[in-house]
Amino acid sequence: MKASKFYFKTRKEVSQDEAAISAVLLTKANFIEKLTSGVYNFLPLGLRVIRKIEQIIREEMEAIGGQEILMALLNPRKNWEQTGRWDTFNALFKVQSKYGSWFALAPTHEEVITPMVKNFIHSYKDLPLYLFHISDKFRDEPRSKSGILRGREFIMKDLYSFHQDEKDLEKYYNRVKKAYQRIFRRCGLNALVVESSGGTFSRFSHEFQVVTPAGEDLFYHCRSCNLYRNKEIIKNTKKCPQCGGPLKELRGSEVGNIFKLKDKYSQSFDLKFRDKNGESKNVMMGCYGIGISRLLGVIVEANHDANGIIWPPEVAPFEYHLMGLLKGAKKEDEAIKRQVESLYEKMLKRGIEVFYDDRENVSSGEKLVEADLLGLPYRIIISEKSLKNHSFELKERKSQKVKMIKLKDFDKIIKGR
RNA sequence: CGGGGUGUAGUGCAGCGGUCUAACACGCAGCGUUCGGGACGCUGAAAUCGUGGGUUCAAAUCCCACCACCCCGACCA
Repeated sequence: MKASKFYFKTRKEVSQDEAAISAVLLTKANFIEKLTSGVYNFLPLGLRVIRKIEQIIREEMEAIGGQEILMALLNPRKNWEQTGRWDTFNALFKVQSKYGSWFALAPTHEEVITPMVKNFIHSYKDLPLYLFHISDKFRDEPRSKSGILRGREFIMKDLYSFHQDEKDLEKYYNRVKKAYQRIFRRCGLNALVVESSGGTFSRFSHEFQVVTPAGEDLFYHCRSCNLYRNKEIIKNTKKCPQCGGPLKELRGSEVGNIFKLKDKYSQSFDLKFRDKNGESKNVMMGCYGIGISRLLGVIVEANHDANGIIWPPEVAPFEYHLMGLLKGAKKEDEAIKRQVESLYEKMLKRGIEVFYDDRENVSSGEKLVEADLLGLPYRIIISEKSLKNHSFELKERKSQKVKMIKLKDFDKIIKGR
């Protein structure tokens, strides 16, 4: 991609109102743009990262048998009344058609998927079943905050599993837990698995927490027995409930959660199956969420420095940032431009994701500063200096380490992902 | 939903009853010089001061209402 044609304009300043560093950097670097409180537009750079995260999630969901579906966001009131959540779900967005009927904007999808699979699940032979869905979610938050970390409209992946019995649910629950750890690792995050309260329908559930000062959740860690547990379920204690050791309080942002729903929603919608003995039983369910747009923010919270973002390679919008630094002397500049163009063409041909800053009216200093702000993993520079040595400069964003590499070795070194 | 705060060119902000014909910086347009860490000079365009009402000889500035945004708390499948 050539920068001169690309929809992005970085900003030097953002409102001092914005407290979350992820929102500041993503706005300055033009990945996202706020429409209104808790509602954001994703610009080309931001969307590329979202797509990368989604791709990782798709791969890991499919690896544990998940099949992707896309459910409707406009939900009839009836479904939400059937579970009682039309009145009890605090953050439910309700909209009325001008012809009178009411709808919910989906904040989660149990109310849609459970009646949906009734048309599929009749027998134990139809189980287990794993379906996942990636789309926007709506929650009428009383207070959205921290930019993209807690919004009223956000992107989420949810996976729903259907089982014959609790034992099978338990088994799959643990597989999902492992898949989630792989997902977050691939996103460049160290996500801690924290025991949490499952609300009214499950005694235990787990959330995946990334430690950051911008997070909203408090949880405890016991060093001696390695317990992680949400503060919500440990009341008035400074000692580990498991081994008596001292507890350390941590603050984090919840990037994912997994719940054993058991038969709560099967009961509401009368989702049953015949077992081997011809007996009718409730289907056991699990649900598993990942906040994708929140992940975008948390990745930045966890990966930045004073100059900007430092994208973990697998989720970077592009892998390479390519530029030529002009000298002002016509002859040399022509040579530099020719060399950069040829590298760009070569990288494109080989399918390498490269962001080429070909803008002619932008100074070298500005290009360099912007490169750090955007935070692509590697920067390739051609300059008068490098050309004299028949070389190019390769710099890693994360370590700031620079290598001069001979142009003839380009193909050996630059391989793409 | 309680408490606190803020709304002024595209962006970030100054001004807080008369000196406002609303300042500064960034950005934008034009011309020229630049080009290894957000270059410089000159010229120029761009604001019915969030909305509505009120007080006053006079309102961006004071008062009331509404709207929007931010922060703390409550809330958070």
